[in-house]
Amino acid sequence: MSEENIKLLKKAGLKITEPRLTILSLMQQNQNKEEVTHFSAEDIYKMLLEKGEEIGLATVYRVLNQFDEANILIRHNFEGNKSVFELAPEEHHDHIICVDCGKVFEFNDEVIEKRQKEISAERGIKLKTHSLYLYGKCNNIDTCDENNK
Amino acid sequence: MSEENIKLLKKAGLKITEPRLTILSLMQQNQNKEEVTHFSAEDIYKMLLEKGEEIGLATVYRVLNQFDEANILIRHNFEGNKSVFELAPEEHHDHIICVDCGKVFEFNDEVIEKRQKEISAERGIKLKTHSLYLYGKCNNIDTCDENNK
DNA sequence: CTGACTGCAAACTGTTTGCAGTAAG
DNA sequence: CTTACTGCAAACAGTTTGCAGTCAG
Repeated sequence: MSEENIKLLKKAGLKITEPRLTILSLMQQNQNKEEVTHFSAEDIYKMLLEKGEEIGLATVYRVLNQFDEANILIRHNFEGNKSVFELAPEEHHDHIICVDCGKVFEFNDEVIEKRQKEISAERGIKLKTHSLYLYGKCNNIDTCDENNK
Repeated sequence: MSEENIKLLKKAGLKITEPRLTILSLMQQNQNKEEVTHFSAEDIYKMLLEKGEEIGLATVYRVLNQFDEANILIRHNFEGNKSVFELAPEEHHDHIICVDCGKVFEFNDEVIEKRQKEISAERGIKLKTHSLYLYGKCNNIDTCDENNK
């Protein structure tokens, strides 16, 4: 699997370095595992520390920015001040964020996607990207149940 | 009109002070005038300075936060790091932001609103709010024409 | 009067940058 | 070799907070 990551970095014109490979595989690990898949720079930095990796916070930021530009991952600005990142998915999706427990759900809706294009076109705007975040309270039993009564 | 603003503040449990009235009317002035209606704290602070008002930046932030909590205005996190504020509109609307000139367009679409509710309901999530931002290139002749060729 | 409010400066958080050393190609 | 990359510390931007004085109710 590391082979593919090396290809990814090369395609982005980036040298193959340990921090980049480490961060990349770290984000891939939690994929497809019902795990959290959205991380802040700080999150990633801490995970690296726990693994005993010697990677500076500045490097984490630099790598994340490079990955963002190379479309290897996507930057989100949920409510709050900091950016969170997720691996660029095969297919676009939008997000539902639980305001109580912070859990992130994903969805993709054809109807909404279509309307967005129509609305932009009507106004003569060339749609580049969009961000749609729904904020609500989920029914996570552990953390959110009280709030749903 | 100041009468109504006083009512607004009272309803929010806030004392009637000059900074609050000034900031409130400042944001109202540019409304319904094809003018920019989305301001950062810094924007507002500068406009106040230009008017010769003696209001500290910290106060601007405090007032904006109080107004946000009182639903007098709405905070947005467009791309980038800072918050921008607009007066809470009568009817909800979403935004299109031009990535070249920064102009903000507003729209409201029943189809999208409806789908959002359905999607949340399907997942057992109580939808509180949402943010939908479309980013694209507008056809503003002054600043954006080159980019649309 | 009294607590809410204000301005100022200092503190904080998230992020970027300058620099000198290190390593990939 | 040469240039991109890294870690560190310092710098930054946006925002919040502690404090002493002021003002609305």
